[in-house]
Amino acid sequence: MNELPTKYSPAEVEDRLYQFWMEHDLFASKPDAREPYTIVIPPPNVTGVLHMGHMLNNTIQDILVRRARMEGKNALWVPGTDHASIATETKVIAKLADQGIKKTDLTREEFLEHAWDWTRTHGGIILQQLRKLGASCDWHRTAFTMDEQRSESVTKVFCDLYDKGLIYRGLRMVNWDPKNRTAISDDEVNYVDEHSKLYYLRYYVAGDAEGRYAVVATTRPETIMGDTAMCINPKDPKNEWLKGKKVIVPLVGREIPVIEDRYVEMDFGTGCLKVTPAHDKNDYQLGKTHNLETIDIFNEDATLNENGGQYAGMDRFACRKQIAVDLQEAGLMEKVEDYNNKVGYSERTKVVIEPRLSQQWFIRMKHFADISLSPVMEDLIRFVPEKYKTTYRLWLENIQDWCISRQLWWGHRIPAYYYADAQGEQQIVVAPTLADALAKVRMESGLELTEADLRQDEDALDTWFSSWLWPITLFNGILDPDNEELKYYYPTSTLVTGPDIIFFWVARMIMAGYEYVGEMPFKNVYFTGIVRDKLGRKMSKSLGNSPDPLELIATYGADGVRMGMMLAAPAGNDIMFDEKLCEQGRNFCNKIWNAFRLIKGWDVDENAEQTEAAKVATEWFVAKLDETAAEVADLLSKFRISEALMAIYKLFWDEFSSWYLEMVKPAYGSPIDGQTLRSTLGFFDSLLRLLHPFMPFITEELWQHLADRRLGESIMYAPVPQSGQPDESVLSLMNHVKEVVNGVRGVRAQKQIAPKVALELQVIGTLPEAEISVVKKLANVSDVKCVDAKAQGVAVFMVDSLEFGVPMQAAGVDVEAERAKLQKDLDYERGFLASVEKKLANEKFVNGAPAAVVDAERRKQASALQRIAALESSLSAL
RNA sequence: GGGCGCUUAGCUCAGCUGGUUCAGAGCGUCUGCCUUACAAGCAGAGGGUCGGGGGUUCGAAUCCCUCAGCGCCCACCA
Repeated sequence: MNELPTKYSPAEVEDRLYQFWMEHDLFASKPDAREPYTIVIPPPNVTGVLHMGHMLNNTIQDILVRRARMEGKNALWVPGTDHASIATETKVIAKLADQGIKKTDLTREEFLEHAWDWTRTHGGIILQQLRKLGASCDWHRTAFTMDEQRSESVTKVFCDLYDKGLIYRGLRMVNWDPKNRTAISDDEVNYVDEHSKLYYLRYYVAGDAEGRYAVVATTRPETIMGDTAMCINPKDPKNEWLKGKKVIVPLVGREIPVIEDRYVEMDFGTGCLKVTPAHDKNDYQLGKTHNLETIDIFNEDATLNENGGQYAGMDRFACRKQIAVDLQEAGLMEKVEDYNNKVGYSERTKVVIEPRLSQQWFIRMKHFADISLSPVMEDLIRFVPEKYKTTYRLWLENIQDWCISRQLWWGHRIPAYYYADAQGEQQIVVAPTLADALAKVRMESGLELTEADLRQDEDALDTWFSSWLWPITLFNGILDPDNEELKYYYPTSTLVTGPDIIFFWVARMIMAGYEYVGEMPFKNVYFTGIVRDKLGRKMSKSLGNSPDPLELIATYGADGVRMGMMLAAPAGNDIMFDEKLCEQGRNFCNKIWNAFRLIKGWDVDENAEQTEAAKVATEWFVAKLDETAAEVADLLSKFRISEALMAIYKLFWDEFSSWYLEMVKPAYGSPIDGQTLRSTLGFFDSLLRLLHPFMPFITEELWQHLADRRLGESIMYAPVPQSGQPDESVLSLMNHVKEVVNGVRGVRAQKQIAPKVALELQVIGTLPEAEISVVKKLANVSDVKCVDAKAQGVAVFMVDSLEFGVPMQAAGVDVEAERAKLQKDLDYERGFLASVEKKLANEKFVNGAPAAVVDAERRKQASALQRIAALESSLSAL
C-alpha cells in the first residue's frame, strides 16, 4: 500500500541520525540563561571496551540528559576517560611481555612512552562505542584524567593538602600487590573464603631440661623466618608456664622471647601466637607495642629474600609447601588441620595480597569524613535507592587513612622531592614542579642547592586521587576556582554509577567537592544494579555469559537494546538481563514504525465530516496523554525509569494502537477527515516526544518524517508533552466503552464466531450514541438496539449493572453452557455480597472505619444486589 | 562477628505512611485468527491462600515478633 517496508531497519537510520546530531552540534552546551542540567560520565578505563554495565549506566544517563534537554534545560553530559593507573599499567606490562620486554629493563621515560602509545592506540574506543548507543555527550569537552588540565589540578591539590597537613608520608603496613609490585588501598582488597590448612608447629623452649615445647597454629608457616616473638594471653592458665621463657623458631633455630598480650585469643588453637611484625597487620602492632625486631623475609614480588635462608628465591607458596614437608621431616610439625579462612586478593591483579611494611603517602580522612557525612544523611545529596545512605555512613564512621601512593609509573607522579640538608639528613619538599621545589628549598633552608640535588619521589598517585576531583576538574575548578563554567554547571545534577564504587569514588568526590568548591558535587546519586545473566550470574569473561553490546545493537538496534536494558532495570536492583528483552524493544520499534505507516498512508478529505467514533477517540486520547505525561514525569522524578518507559509502552501499544487508531481508522480505501488526521498527527508527535529520551533514533527518524522540519531542527529540542489535568469524564466514558467492546469480543471468542461476521447487540436500557458508534466499529456490530427486555436466544454479558445480549443465529446458543456461565457469575456475586454484608453487619467496622470506607462498602452492596437481580432474571429467562 | 536488603502468577518485577479501583504489570503459556499498519502481529483465556508460623487490628501482601532460604556490604582472630 505504501512504499515503506513493514519492518523498521535501525542500522540504516542510526548512523545517519547520529551524524545529523553531530553536524548540527546538538549535544553541545554552553552556559546561558536556562537552568542547567549536568551529568559527568563515570569515566571508563581509557583502554577498556564497552560492556553491559556501561550500556546500562550510559543508557540511564542519556535518558536523563535527553529528557532534561526537552524540558527546556541547558543539558550537558560531559564525557571522558580514566587513565586507570594500575589496570592500564598491567595491560602495558603484559603487552611488553609479549614482545619479550620486561618493565625492569626500561627506564621510566621509556616505559611511559610505551604506555602512551598503548593509550593512543586503544584509548577512546569506548567513547566511539558510546556513540553507537546514541549517547548525547558534548564531545567537545572530552576529558582524560591524565590530560594537562587534570594533571595540573591533581598536582595542585596534592600540594595544597600537604600544606594543610592532610597528606603525610609514613612507614605503614600496607596491602602489597606482588604482581604489580605496588601498594594498594584497603578498598582494593577483596577477601575470599578459602579452604586452607592450619599448621601446628612446635616451638621448643630454649634451655628447657625436660625438652618441652609450645605449639603454635598458623596458616602461613613460611613466615616463621620472620618470627621475632611468640605471644600468649597473660590470663591464659594453660600457657602460664611459658611466661618469661624463650622459644626456638623451628627450622630457623633462632631464639625469640615469649611476650604477653591480651590481644591473643586463649581458645584459638593452643593460645600461642607466632609474631611476625613484618608480615601481618596485627603482628606489626604487637611489634610496636612490645618493641620487637622486624624481619622482612620477602622481596617485592613475594619471593623469599636473603632472610629466607635456604628458601631464598622461592615463591611464597612454593616455600609454604616445602617448609611444611621440611617441618614434618624434622619432627617439628604437630599436626595439620583443614581450615576455612579469608584470604585477601588484589582486586586488579587477582593475586593474594601480602601485608608489607613500606613508606607510603596517606591522606588523613577524619577531616573529610566530617565534612561529607551530614549532606548525605540530611538528603542534601539524595541517594537512590536510599539504603546506600547506611552503607555510606558506616564507612565514614570507621574511616581509615587513604593510602594514595602506588609503586607504578603510569599515573600522576607524586610532586614530592627529596634532598639532603646541611646535616646530611633526608628532607622532603612538596611543590608543583622541580623549579618550584628548588626555590622553596632555597628559601626555607638557605641551602645553595641545584636541581640535580633534588630527587623526585618515584611513586605515582592512586587513580582515584584524580577521579575524586572529576566533577570539579571538568570545569577547571581547581586551577581557576572562580570561572563561569564552574559556577554554572556545578553542582552537577545527577551521578549515575554502581554501588561498588560508593567508597572509591562517590564518597571521595563528595569530600573533594566540599573541600575545594565548598559545595556538593552532585544533587542526586542514582546507583544502578549489577548486570547479571538471566540465571542471576554476574556477567564475566570467563563464564562467557556476557553478550557483546555492539553485536546486540547490530541485531536489535540501539533503541531496541536500550529498551531491553531499561525494561530489566528497576531502580537499585540487580539486572537479570535477557536478550529477549531486546527483542521486545525491537518489536516495539516495529510497532511504532507500522503505526506511522498506517497514518502516513491515509488520504485526507478536508470536506469529510468527523465520525462520532473519531470524535470520542480524539477527546479521549487527549485525556489519556495528559494522564500518562503526568505519570511519566512523576516516575522520572523518582528515578523509576523502567516504569516510566513501561507507561509509555502501554500508552503507545494498547491505548494508541489498539484502541485509538482502530477507532479513527477510515474504512479501507476511504479518506480520513482533516480534523481527525491533524489530531492523530499531533498525538503521534507527542508520543514520539515522550519516548525520545528512551529511544532516540526511531523517534527522531519518524519525527523528521511527520512534518516539514527546518534545517537542523530536531526532536531533541522539542518540548516534552505537558501533563495537563485529564478529563475524568471522558476517561470513564471510554472505560465503559471498552468493557462493552470486550464483552462482545468475549462472546465472539467463546462462541467461535469469526471476526468478520457482524453481530447485533441488544442493550437492556440505553447506551449513549457516542458509545454506540465506537462499539459498532470496534466489535464489528452491525446494529445496537436499546430494548426493554432481552429476547430469547441471546448470549448475555454485563458491564457494571447494565445488561447486554448478543442474538445468536439459529442453533447458535447452547442453553446449558449459557446457564452454567450465568450460574457461575451469580455464585461469585452472591459470595461477594455476603462478604460485603458481613463487614457492614460488624458494628466495630461501621463505627471504627472511616466514613468513606463504609460508604464504599454500601455502594458495593447496592451494585452487587443489582447485578444479582439481573443475573437471576437472565437465568430464569433461559 | 556486625550491618543492610530480598522472598508476591512459569520468569522479571510493582504494590508509599494498613481499608474504594488490592491481589497487579510486562514477558511467557493456552485458544482462535495470514481481519485491507504490523504474524517481530490481532482478538480472547487461564494462572498466585503475597516464603512458613505467630501476633496487633473491625480489617494485614502492607505493621510487630519469630523461623527458613537467598543476596550484598563491612570486620585484624593467627
